[in-house]
Amino acid sequence: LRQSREAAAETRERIIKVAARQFRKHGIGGISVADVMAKAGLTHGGFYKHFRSKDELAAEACRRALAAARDELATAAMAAPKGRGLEAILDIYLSMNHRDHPERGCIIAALAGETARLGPPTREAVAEGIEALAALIASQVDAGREISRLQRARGILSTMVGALTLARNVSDREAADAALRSARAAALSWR
Amino acid sequence: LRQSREAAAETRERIIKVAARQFRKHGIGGISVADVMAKAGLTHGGFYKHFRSKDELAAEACRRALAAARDELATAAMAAPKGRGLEAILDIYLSMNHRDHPERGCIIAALAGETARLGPPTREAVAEGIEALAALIASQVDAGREISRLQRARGILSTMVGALTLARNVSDREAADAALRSARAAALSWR
DNA sequence: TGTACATCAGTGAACGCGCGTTCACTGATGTAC
DNA sequence: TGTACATCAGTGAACGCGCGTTCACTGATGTAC
Repeated sequence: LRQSREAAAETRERIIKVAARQFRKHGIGGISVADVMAKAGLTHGGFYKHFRSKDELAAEACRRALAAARDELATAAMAAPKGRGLEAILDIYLSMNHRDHPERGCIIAALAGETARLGPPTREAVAEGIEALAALIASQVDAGREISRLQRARGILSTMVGALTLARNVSDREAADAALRSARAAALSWR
Repeated sequence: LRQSREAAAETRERIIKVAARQFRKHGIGGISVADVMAKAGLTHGGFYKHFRSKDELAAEACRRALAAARDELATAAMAAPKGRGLEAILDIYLSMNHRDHPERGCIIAALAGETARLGPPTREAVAEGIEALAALIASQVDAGREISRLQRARGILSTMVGALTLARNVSDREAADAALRSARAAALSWR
């Protein structure tokens, strides 16, 4: 049954949103096209009316997830008291909530190993997302030091992504919390 | 044809070694048991004479890869001039060579997203490897500051893992080099 | 030390299963007159 | 505004394929006497 153009566009959005979430939760290889479609309330056959391949969906989902992450962090940084933007970003990114819910979190920490092995469209989407995040952090970093703001921002972003990765891979909850706290202190000292 | 106990043990080692490499290169889900066995010069049927499942091999391969990484970095740190151990570690870990050859490098950066979703044996192997790496770094960090050596070591390890992850996910080679250099400076400043 | 038997590492065919993708079909939506 | 036709979003069966795992078999190795 044909849907209106508007309804079809909404469906496409819904598929991307579901995919972004499920990919982060199970890995791109860990969830099937049929599963994504079912979670979006559809049957699998219609998938190819919206995307040329699963890879194309992966690229789109990465793009979407990264833009959402940037927006969330940017909003938090704006809302923070002057000079406290980085704290606001770190409070969200290095939170236990973020560690425990990869499906709603940063796709770099959740899928970076996998995306590095995927095709150019996905890689480009991730690369652009990383640059955007680095730029956001650079805007929250003190000016006028010997090392450029963007360079320091890259170091901070590395620490953020790595800390979340480690926190999700240590079994001991204590050690995971420690990893997040240590990274927070490290990132702030580098501001 | 039955092999001698000694030969069989060597075969098992060879399978683990090949798997550790291929898993890092293609992801655990990205390479089949048959492919691993073929690369080890065997047919796939004999796999289950050595391992109960692919998951068991994954855990073993992670353990092996992490131990090798720790040994390599520890050796470099020992060989470095006094007080320069961390530089030696970072020179290896944050090198372009490491970025370009995940198959011979740190399994955390290559597979962390995936291992976080695997079963307890693999997770434990990774968790132990992380702790061992953190301990090694802690031994190369200045004593007697307000934040404990292990905490600082965790921050440094986060930065290392994150920087390698980012460097492998930005398309622009320039940006990748910058990520590694920035992380190096950040990690050293935190020593 | 020699012999008879049990063990088991390795082979290659086969298994069931889930995957990404294709296809014929349906019928509401969009368009041309 | 109404009508006839083309379009195409969504359905569900089917496709070929590769996967992890199992199995009957082989014959050299290990063991018991």
